Amino acid sequence: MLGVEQMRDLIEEVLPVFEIAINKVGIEGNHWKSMLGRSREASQGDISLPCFPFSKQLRLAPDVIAESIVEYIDSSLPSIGEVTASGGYVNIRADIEWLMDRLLSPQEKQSQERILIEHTSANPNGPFHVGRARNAVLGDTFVRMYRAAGQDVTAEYYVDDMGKQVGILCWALENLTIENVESILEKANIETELGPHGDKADHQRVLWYQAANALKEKDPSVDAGVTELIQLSEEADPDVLSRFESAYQPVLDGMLETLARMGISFDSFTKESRFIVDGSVEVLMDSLENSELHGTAENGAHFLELETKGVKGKSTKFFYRRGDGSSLYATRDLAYHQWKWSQANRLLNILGEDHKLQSKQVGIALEELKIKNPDVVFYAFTKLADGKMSTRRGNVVFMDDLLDEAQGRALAVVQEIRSDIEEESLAKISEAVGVSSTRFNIARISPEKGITFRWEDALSLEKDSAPFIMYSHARSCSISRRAGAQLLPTGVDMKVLDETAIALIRRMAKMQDELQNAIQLARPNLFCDWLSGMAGDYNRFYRENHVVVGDEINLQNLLLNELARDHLRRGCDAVGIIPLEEM
RNA sequence: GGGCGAUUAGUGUAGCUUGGAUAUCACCUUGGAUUUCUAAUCCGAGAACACGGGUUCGAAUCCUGUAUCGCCCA
Repeated sequence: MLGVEQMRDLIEEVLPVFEIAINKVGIEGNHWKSMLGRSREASQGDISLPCFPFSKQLRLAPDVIAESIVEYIDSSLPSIGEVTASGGYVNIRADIEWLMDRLLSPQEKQSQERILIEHTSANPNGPFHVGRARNAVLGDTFVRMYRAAGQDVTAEYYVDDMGKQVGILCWALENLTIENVESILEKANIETELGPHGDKADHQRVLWYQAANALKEKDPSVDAGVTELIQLSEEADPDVLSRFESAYQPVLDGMLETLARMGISFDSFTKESRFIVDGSVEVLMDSLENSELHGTAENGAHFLELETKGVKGKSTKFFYRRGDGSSLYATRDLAYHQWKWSQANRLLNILGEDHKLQSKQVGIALEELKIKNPDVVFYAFTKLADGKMSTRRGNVVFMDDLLDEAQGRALAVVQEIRSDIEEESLAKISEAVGVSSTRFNIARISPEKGITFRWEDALSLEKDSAPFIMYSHARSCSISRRAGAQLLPTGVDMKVLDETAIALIRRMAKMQDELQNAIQLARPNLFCDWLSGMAGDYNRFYRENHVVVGDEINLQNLLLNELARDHLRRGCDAVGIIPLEEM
């Protein structure tokens, strides 16, 4: 059950009627068609047409024009509820019965696109931390929103299984004892005490990674050892790649466990080394030499000169092949994109803003190779109040600990409200509330805005957050249980609908429009807004309209309750909030 | 030094692509309702578009300059 974009359809239905009225009034051209859109002022109508631009042509005041357009509009269309003129606008309200009909008979939408969304793709060098969470939450929210819109989505994780981070980790595990690690980290002033998740490999092994980084500063032999490993990995040396894998795989598994706790999972994993092994990187490097942008540096390295392509600054060269003939990270990224296009007909990458330049360079190189560019969503960093997070320096908040804390705080709240409830459901509810709140607090912020991590904000259970929505959903479930199985009516009686019911119907009708809008603008926060508003509208409806009155069941209210329950549940699914049926 | 992005009540935020009505939702301060089918509720009041210039009948929204913050390049 997916539903349709009702407001978009309403505009389409109404367009011909407007055309007639507009002609009669004497307005020329078609410009007005693009101005007919969703009302900014929801209290006035669902869609509206501003008449200010016509006043010059017609030499009349906008409100006069609006009024005469309204005169000529044939409001007998079933979709039109009300047409009014106000303050120079023509406002149309959708007909409630029309909206209800469509809510009750949603049409399946066929998915035409296969979209591959690559997100998170964090280096497997330590536990998943809060700085990386934004990528995962945004990425997974996109995955969920596209699925809610009926599309065929693959969630993809690019595993950086070679190169520096993994090289250091591998070197450390092969060359340092636990005593080495502890003494190095103590001197470097990095915490060595393992927390409650100390049994996980990601938490254990990150100490080795940090120790090797600290040691590297003083001991040049570390660099030599690591560099040798990296070089071999870039030649796709099977022995080294397999040692690397032994080093990082348990760490990656630990990270994925954390992500799974947040409701985030992946459909496919692709290793960077794959593109060296299969030779595709080599082929790409050869064909880049035919590019007009191609150049060779003194040391024999190959690059593309991007100055003419709008890359500014001191370094306009995009190096894709070293002097010794080997490839670079970015080169493998090109091969990766080529491969991704074989898996889907749309690509979406979720990247931190620090990757903007790199992404642009890769984009130009892809163009040179006649490979389409992916769509990219950039997000600003999450930083700690005292600076950027860094796994290397040990300046991090681990996601495992944040989720524990979130669960703990949720538990305190739930215990206070529900003293009647048994331990087991208490734990389940608080975990769901903790995870949902953490996600929602990230998803509801516009991606390009920087976030400063503060415990109070991250764990806020205030009204403008997930629990408010979850509780609304649980409430609708409770009422549904109370009412029991009933034969629901197939429509509503307008005469007994109050304002809160009408607002609720309007809100539900806009779900798919809001979802599409959020997807198209790449702003999940817009859909989060709709969902918060939906919960609020449901609560107002609930206060005014009882379903169970004594022994009687009000079937119309039950129908609306059931619709609201369904919309809340689907909305929650689409943003990664867990829709509990009881809390 | 150059490039990109951000700046909205005491706080956190929405709206900005496509200029238009009373600038969103909360926290907060404050007044009230109801105690139900789950009160993690509902209704009301208070307070904001960084600063300057431009385009326009009309600018939070577009252009431009300045300041501050973040990211990147060197």
